[in-house]
Amino acid sequence: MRHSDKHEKIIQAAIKVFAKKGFFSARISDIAQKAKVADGTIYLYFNNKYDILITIFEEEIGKIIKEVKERIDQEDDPRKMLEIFAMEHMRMIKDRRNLAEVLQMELRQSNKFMREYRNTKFIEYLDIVSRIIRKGQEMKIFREDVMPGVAKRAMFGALDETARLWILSPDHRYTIEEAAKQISTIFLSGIEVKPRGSGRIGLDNRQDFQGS
Amino acid sequence: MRHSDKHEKIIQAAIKVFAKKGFFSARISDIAQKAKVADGTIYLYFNNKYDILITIFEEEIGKIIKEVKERIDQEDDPRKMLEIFAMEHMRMIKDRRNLAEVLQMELRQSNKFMREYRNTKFIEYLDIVSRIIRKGQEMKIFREDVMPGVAKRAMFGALDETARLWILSPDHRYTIEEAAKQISTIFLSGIEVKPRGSGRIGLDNRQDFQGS
DNA sequence: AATTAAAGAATGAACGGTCATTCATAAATT
DNA sequence: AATTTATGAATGACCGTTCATTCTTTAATT
Repeated sequence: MRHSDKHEKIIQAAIKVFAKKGFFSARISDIAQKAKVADGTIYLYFNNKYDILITIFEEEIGKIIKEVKERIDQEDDPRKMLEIFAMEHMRMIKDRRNLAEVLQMELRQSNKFMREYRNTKFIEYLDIVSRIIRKGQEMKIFREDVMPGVAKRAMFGALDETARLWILSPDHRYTIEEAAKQISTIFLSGIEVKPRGSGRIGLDNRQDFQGS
Repeated sequence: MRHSDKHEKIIQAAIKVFAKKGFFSARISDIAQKAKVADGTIYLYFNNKYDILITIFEEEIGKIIKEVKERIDQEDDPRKMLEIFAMEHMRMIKDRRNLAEVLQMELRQSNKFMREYRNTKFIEYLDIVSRIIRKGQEMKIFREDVMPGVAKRAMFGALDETARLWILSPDHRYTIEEAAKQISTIFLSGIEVKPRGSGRIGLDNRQDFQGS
């Protein structure tokens, strides 16, 4: 019997069950049932329940990073790259909805119950964005004062939250592609070097930055 | 003995415990201990564990909405309003870190185990943003083609994700105020009507701008 | 090629620990 | 002393994990 056969079956079942019930409410027996496998069999392939979740993080995000990177590396223009990132992220969520739900929820939760685990894959994914922004800055296309470390989180957060609520509400006022386009448009014209000095917002900046 | 006394004590204890352990890993006895109350006492004030969480959602978000609205209503310029929203949101997270952690995590998770519960308070909070954007559009300050329903999620997501990661990482490369400023700047110059036709992004823009 | 033995996979009932919740009792308040 | 409020030990459901047993595949022997 092929080893990987059941491994994959269990992972796919777990993604569905976790997506539906959340990690804590999901029972091993649910996963076993969906994978058409005995409860005990799961422990031949995974150490425990957490281990299944971590494996999902590692293996599945890994695949996504690979896909997105390949797609982005075909481009040279940072503006296009950012737009493609937005679109690919949203498409991924649409096509792999269950996985997206698991990642969105448990990624946030995971710090609480898996203290030791540092999700390097997720960091790697975010860094796709900051690298694009730095490239744009080197090319003098994006403003210098944009902090890549902030912008990457902002960009990701904007996409992910929009997608999350899109998944939740049954009546979609917008398509996921429209949302991707809107967000990348806002961000791009938000970080591009302006033709004139219009980048400053005409407001009283009472709040001083403490940072350097 | 004042009724509200213990009610409040339990809520405040629960916020701390939920923040630290997450809803599922938190034990009632933990909350009781922190509130200096017997386990059973909690059930005199709340129906069950979920009920505590829901009460946190309702009461605490309610307070926040009130504060933010009051602060924003002092302004007329939608640009300033958006900037204030960003700053207030971030300040709130800094000042009420435990509450912020609970909201960030459990808000996402909650759909899974509390099927029936619709978080109207959260929707109300988001709508502060869409209302600002609509106002800006009416005043011809913000672009017409920006969808308020998308932009509000994007704005909130950008702020919240940035704040989330700021909470997680101990070494802050940026202050929370810097992040707020960065994000509101990006969004503002992203949605403002451009002084000239520089809103065009050099990509296939099927969606035309209707604004002047 | 048929038979037997050994190894590897899979099973699912049973175990055991963990809490959320209850409730008989006690303390405080009126 | 009646009533309200609080206590915390006891209850019992729940479910992750284990493991004795069965089934399947592979290898060895006749």
